[in-house]
Amino acid sequence: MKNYDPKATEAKWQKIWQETNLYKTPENPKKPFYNLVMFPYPSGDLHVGHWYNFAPADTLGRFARMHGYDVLQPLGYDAFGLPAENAAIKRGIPADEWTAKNVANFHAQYLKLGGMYDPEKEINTSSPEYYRWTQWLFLQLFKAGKAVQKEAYVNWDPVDKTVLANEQVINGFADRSGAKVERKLLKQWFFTITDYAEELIDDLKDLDWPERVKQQQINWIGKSHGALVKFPIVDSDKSIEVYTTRIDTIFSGTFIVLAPEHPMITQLTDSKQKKEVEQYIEQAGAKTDVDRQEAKEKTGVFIGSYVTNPASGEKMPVWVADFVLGGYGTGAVFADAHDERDVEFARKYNIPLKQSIEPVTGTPQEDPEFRRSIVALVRNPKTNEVLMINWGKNNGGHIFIGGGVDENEDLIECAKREILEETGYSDVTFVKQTENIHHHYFAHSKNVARKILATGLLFELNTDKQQDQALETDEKNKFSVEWIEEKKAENLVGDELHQYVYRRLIKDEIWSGDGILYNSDQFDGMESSAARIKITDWLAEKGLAEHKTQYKLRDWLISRQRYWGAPIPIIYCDSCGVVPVPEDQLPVVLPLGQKFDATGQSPLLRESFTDVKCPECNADAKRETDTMDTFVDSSWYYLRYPNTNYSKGAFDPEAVKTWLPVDRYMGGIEHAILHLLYARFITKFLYSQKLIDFNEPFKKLINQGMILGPDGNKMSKSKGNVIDPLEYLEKYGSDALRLYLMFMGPYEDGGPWDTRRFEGTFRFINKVYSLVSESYIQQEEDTIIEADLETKLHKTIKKVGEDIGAVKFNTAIAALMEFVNNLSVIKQNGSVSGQAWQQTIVSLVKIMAPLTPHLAEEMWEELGQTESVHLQSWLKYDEAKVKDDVVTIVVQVNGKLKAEFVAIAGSDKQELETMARKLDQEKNLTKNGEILKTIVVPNRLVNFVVK
RNA sequence: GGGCGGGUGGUGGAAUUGGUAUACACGACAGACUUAAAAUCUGUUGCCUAUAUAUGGCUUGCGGGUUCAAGUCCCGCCUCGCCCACCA
Repeated sequence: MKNYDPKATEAKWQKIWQETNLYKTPENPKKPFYNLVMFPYPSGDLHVGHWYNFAPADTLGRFARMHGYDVLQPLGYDAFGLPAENAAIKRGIPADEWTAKNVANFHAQYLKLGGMYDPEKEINTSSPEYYRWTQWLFLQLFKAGKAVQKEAYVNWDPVDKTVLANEQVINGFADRSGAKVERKLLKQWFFTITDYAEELIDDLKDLDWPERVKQQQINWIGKSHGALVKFPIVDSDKSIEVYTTRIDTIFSGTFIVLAPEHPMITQLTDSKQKKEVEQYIEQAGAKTDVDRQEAKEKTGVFIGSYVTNPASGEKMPVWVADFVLGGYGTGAVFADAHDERDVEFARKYNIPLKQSIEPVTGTPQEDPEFRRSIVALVRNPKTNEVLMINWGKNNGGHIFIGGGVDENEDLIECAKREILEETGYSDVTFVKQTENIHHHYFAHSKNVARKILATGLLFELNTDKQQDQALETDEKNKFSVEWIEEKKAENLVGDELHQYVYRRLIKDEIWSGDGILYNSDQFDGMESSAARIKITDWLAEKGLAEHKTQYKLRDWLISRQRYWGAPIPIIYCDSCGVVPVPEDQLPVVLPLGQKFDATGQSPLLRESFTDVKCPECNADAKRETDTMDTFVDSSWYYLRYPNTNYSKGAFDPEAVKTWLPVDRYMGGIEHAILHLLYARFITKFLYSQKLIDFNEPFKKLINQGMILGPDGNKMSKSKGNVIDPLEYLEKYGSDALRLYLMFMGPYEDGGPWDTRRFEGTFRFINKVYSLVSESYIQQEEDTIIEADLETKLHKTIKKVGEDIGAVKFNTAIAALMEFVNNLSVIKQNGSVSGQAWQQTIVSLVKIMAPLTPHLAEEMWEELGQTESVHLQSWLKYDEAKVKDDVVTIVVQVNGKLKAEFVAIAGSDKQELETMARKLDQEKNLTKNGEILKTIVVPNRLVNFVVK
């Protein structure tokens, strides 16, 4: 048997492909297809995740190419960033040198992947030809007023000594260094991404992206509708503004809480409270967001002043507490008994609370799902009063109201039926005194219903059959419903009963959902969602409120107090102020070859960089010493690929018009928010400047899953479960690695690495190789097998093609394996003609070209072909040949499989039924039962319905 | 608390969108080749009852329902994973 030598073969073809420039991107594409992979940070060695990203993407690129597309499939390096700088500090190697070394290494390893690689289409964000245009982008934003300087509390990473964007803070820790983030007040540059919040949400709907990524972006932007409400300050003409989404609860608002950063605290603080308040604010100021979140108990201080509730007119004390966020809304909230946080705080400091929302709403008889949702029913045996508790998942956990039941005979019937069904009782005597059913009590969730039950007032209908049967034997419990605490409730009827249960319910619970208003003057009885509009309108007339849409999204802080990034092209002049560097003076060059001292201070702080002349007045001026967040670099790189040498602008407008937007973008889910949101923002900005003619950069997004260590955990050095792809590459080659990664499971899922399975995939490669390269000996030619082989080939072409197109590599490869297994048998028996064999093998190699490019090319050559297999077209299957001539028909009796027979494909129902009946007569499948009905599904089954 | 996605053999996973559940692969077992092992090849492999047979029974987290027919649709429950979260 001929052995396949992956190492030598792959090296051979990689060299040839390179020399013949096989993968050169066409200059004037007829059918352009932009196949983009998220460019990597060149960290040194490629890890498995890189392979999982690049290799399947390359398969898709090759597949598109075989379908006649002109494919742009570039590779670049997101080469600025902290690791290089940290290495420079730690090891005394200049960051640029370290980066260049890593890029070279990464590049060399990437070539071993054997992907479609075009050296022309390579970019490096740390090269002056690139960051020149990153700086240009900054200036465009600056000119448009979208790059602004603001003093703000920022997330300070004490380890990396830099500011981080909110997006880079994970649970209060820096995403890169892992350091606990501190708070610092600094003047920083921001991009006003919030100006695009609405568009960034709206335009998602037209994108072919995974739903969860869209949802994550929507959540991150965090749009909410609410109201801005003014609470007039007592003995002052000023007022405190509060943003709330729950203005329906305003009548129960009893106090106001301000964030420690709130600008009005100083002027509102009473002199008696001053010391305490100042102390508290200082304490809070030292705390980071993490400290705040981790605090087990809420803390706060009364500042000594009062405001008036604009709705109820009541006097409300003003507190300061750090559980209120300074950066969201107005940094002030009003508090009442309908918010868990407020209640917790109020209870701790003994602040009075009020309620104004009751958790009941809706009418059950209007709801078609009502009948399905009765769960408990109680009856007071003394008064025969019945109370029903109901919950259901319908309408996303809606609440149903009582009332109106007395008149509705049908509803009672419904309930009766339901109880019967629910319990399995055969002869329940239902309490028929319908006039005594006073209230349905509908809890909005099972938990709430349980809590009602837990009050001990009610008895739960047990759906466990065994228990019900036990109950049934007990004459006393015949109705299965009973008051448990009769004494407590026996004298209560009607509304009193209702309120009694309700009070028991909310004694320890906080109702934070929607409901019916009470204690709310003219709005009593109104439902929450309606009340929100009415109350806002009512207060708006008095100038005390307005409707307001609010976002959680903050402006993008792009300043970094680091060296290894694109310098912000700004000059500070004493007389001219903030002066942008003129575009023709770009790039602001980053000094290279810099060595750091132990303090890690940026070389950009040195005079040789900072001291410049003002471009406007030529006076002595200072450069901005901050660099840009590396996410700025990656927010526009896809625009540069089509023409990487373009020197007249950031991107070549003609080439961009040809290739963009990106047809398919592949990368990790970890970029669901950061990178993808920033790139969309920048695209929208450039679109608004009329520099490009599309407003979304990536039409289709595919997220690959994560490859885990063999133990099922995330790969990490500390766990010692890291798989080094180079090891496998050396031994088994790139094709095997690629094929395994694609075969292991659905691409979006990832999963644990399994070396044994990997070897199985390599076995397949060897099997195919010997199948193709070892000579075929025809023995007895069988025309039926030959025809069948043709059918199988066409089926395989169809299945593999469709599956690759749908990014279902695993099933595509399974189909291919199945086909190869068939071929093995045929070869062993030599049952088809030599010519038929040869044709099939040629097709097989083409099918495999996108999946195992080196192996396919090698076999292609061995088959005597002279032009690369990667220049061939994908095979067209013949729809007529995909269909089988004969099909297996299944015979079922009452849906159970009993027998099968073979029939000519396309036989009509009559024929199939006749054949099935004949089979029944022979084998008595129906056991002499009477056939009531026969269901025939052509080409599939015959089902006899018997007895 | 909010959002998203899962639960199918010993394992990774298939299943034409309601029509033969367990494709393909891994592993395991048996056999061939070998002094032996590895590699390779061949066969068996969902579970139960059984010496065996199959025209036997059961099976897609659990319990119901719709249907001639349910992994797939509906209702309820259990459970796992990921992401976000004092956002008022």
